[in-house]
Amino acid sequence: MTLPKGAYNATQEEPEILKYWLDNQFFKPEYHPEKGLLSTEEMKNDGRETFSIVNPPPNAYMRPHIGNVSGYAYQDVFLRYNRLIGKKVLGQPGKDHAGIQGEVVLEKIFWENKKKSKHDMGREKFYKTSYSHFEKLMPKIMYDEQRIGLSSDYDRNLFTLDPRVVERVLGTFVQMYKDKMVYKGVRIVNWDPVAKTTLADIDTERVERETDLVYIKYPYAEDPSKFVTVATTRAETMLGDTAVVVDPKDKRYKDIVGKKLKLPLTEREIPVITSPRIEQEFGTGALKLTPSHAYEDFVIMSEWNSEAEPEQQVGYINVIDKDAKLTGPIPEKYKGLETDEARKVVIHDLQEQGLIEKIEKHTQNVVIGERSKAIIEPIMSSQWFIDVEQLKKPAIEVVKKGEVKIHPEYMSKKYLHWMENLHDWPVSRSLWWGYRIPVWYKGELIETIDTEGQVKESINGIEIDGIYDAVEKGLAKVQIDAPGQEITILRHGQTDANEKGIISGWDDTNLNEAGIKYANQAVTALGDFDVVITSTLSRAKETAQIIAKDAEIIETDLLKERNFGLLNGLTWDEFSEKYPEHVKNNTAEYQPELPEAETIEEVEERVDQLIAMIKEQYSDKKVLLVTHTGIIRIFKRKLADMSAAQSRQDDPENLEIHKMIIPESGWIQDNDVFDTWFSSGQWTYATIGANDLMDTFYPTNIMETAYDILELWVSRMIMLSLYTQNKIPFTDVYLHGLVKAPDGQKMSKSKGNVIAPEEIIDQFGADSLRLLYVVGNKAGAGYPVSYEKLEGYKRFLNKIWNASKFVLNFTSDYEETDIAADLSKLEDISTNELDQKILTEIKEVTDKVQEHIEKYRIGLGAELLYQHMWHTFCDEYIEQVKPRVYSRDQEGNPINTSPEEAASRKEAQRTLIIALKSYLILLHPFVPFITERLWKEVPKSETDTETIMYTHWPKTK
RNA sequence: GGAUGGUUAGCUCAGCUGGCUAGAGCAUUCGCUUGACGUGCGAAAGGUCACAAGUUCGAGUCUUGUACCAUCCACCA
Repeated sequence: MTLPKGAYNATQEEPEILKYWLDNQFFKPEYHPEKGLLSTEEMKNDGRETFSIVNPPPNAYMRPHIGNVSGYAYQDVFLRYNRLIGKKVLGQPGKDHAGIQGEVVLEKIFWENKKKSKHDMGREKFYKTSYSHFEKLMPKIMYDEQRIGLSSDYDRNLFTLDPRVVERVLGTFVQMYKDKMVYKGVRIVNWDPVAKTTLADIDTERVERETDLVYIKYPYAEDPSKFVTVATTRAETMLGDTAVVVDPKDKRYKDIVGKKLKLPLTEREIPVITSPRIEQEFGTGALKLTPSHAYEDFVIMSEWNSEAEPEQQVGYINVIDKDAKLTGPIPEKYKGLETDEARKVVIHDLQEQGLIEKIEKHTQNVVIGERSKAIIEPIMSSQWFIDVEQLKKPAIEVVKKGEVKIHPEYMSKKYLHWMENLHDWPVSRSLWWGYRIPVWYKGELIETIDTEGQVKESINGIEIDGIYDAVEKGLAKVQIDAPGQEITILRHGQTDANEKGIISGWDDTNLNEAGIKYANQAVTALGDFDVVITSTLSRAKETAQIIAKDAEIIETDLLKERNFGLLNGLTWDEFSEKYPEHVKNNTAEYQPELPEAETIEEVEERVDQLIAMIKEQYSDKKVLLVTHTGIIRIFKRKLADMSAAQSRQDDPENLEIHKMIIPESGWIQDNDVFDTWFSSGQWTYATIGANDLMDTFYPTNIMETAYDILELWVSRMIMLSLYTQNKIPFTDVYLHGLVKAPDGQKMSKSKGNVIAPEEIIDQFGADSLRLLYVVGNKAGAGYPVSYEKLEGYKRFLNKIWNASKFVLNFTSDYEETDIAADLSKLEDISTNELDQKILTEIKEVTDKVQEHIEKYRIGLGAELLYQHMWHTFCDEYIEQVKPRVYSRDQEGNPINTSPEEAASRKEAQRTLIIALKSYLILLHPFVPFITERLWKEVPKSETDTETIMYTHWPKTK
């Protein structure tokens, strides 16, 4: 017994235990309790049942707050419990690029640090700088996950913009295109006429301003003496009106519904239609419908059209262009006027015709650009949509049939309601940070408004009608890679030098055994090529010869590497200084023969020549290049832009195989990126797939996340997994509530009431924090942070600690190993009545806790354990058992020495040990740190493992 | 306006398929305690489970309605 005296010190013990787990790779599914660490292949084939959870990826732009990490506590309960019942378990962690929020945060950072906007930086630079910024933050966020005890396999951690993930996400879009599920449709966007860009809602803000509410008379077409009066703050948009809308229940307008009105100042006639969205009380109860320049109007139009007969449908007419000037099918005198000016002119003209009934003052919220402060013009723009009809039906079915179960159950009502009302999904976003849409145009895609006020797209002056038309005309391609020729580049075979991170391009010796093996592996991994281009150096040449088989081999000096510092961007002198060992041992004798080192620019030029050569001579061939690391770097720099798919790296045998595209000139990629949920929705199979574990761990078991993204995220994962994999992504959804601030308020950065996990962990320990998340809380319900409760849980940990100390103190002379946590035959443990009583209760508790966890009532399971261990085991049993286990009385004389007493003492000791071990195991999913720490001290049976993580759940049958 | 929850002790919340003489933590009051633990132990006090009606042998638990609160979504022409 080596437990230190005094109280349990969580903050000191926990980091050491975490290190112990990580060092021993216990979090990997490859860890096997008897055989140790298996290879991935062996793990896939071993017989253990599987269990997997994909951790919802936290935003990678900031450290999580105490609420953000709460989910990991629940996920970890499931992970650890399933390990204890003998399954092989995968927790799949990841980090999210966070689309819009990410871009906003990055823009802010770059602006503060460098006074540069993203436009100053340019798209490519912005993307790359952002990427490295995120990469730097990710390990810190990962540590936050580990510190709370989340036992996921961090070696398999993935970033959402990891090329392997990107490839899968974009591939889904390409597949949808082939299945005719994507289309371009018009949609209202926030257009900032000053910044000349589309803004996401989050990039806008609202300001109050006083404006005129103008009441305009629209005469009846049949009888100009009668009219309908509409109220508007944007009089000039009347030129784009396509209907007047009233409440269907409004008696005032009963007679005019379905008839036509004459639209003043124009020659057009517009119908009167109805919508339940209209409020009779506002204005005159009649709304002028301008679907092209008001979001609500657009929605009303869509709803009306989805119900109405074809001849009754209403359209939209765009009358404002991207300079906020009037355009479209309107009288000449208004064309080109800016909106503010146009409003005055329009009101003036209407007044002259006697069509203004009155003008009232009205306070209105206008939307302005957050940065430019310009008034946002809602305009029509062509956006990408996904037809959800085919997606939603199976996703509704699986929940209705219970193939995917949602906990708490009532949340499935929310899910079904959302799904049944789901409309086509607009997936494009005008951002730079994210997955750029894999559509390529032969020239710039121009959006214009034609004389009818309709949005039109053209490429190179040729009008296109949607993506399928554009592809047919040869003006667009939908594919992951840029149009061009794919080439494969393989690093030539050598193994000795690169361990130091150094290339050995000048090393002109022949292939060694490892090199030959490497080349042979490459043969199988790569397949056949038409042409293999290699440098004249013998190693590369030899590798190429083995791989080439029947292919034509081209040797060229262009591929030779003559800049030794390329890898690290060093000059020869810097290189020699940095790697003296390498220069001395490996290259000294060859150095005199080497041509002078080149500058990087010179090498780049040779790479350019090489690319030109391939284009010219082998453009229709399958080309493989065998070359050196430094040259590969140059290729990457030249060919891999932000379309991550182009720098894909595929390493089946730890070979360095790079697939790159030599782009065909003239193709321009679509400017937009995907809605974050389009990629997040694929996170389950994108991650498991990128780690090549689909056969073993898919579908996953539990998706544990916050209830507020059930509709946004969970629904998309279900739809997209069914579509791409033909499988559900998970069988169960567990939704936890949101952690609120101590005062019951929602925690948010803007309120300044966020609490960092460290703040709590330093004070109370991660185990206490986990108990706060779990004990007595039910799925879906929020709860405030309570320092009183944290204090209580800290005391509970201390209780566990001290009870263990008692057991260990008075059982140190118990030497037998019949002390497995096996409650199946209690009479084998003890015949004593008290012992039987506590053991029976522990047995019942074991079954109950198990049932609670398996039925997703983990709050009840934790609470039961807390109560029972403390108030039954500690307060009652230990007090009662004391006289039986003491070996000396108050004066120090030996007691409990008679044969009966000794036997009873032994039974008591065995009971104490088995009871304690059972509690530790049951508690482990909830408080992993302290239970692991105590497990180290506890006497073991033959079946016990060194770590508590992989020991056996107490046997009760 | 739509959807979904909540309303149980002074506070924060549990209560799974109806059996409850309604629980926990914290707070309150009284007492005890020196060989696991004062981060302890024992006990007390505290609730017509929002309100109303219904189903049932039996309702905190099921049904309907009302009131208030919360969250999400949609919007303010």
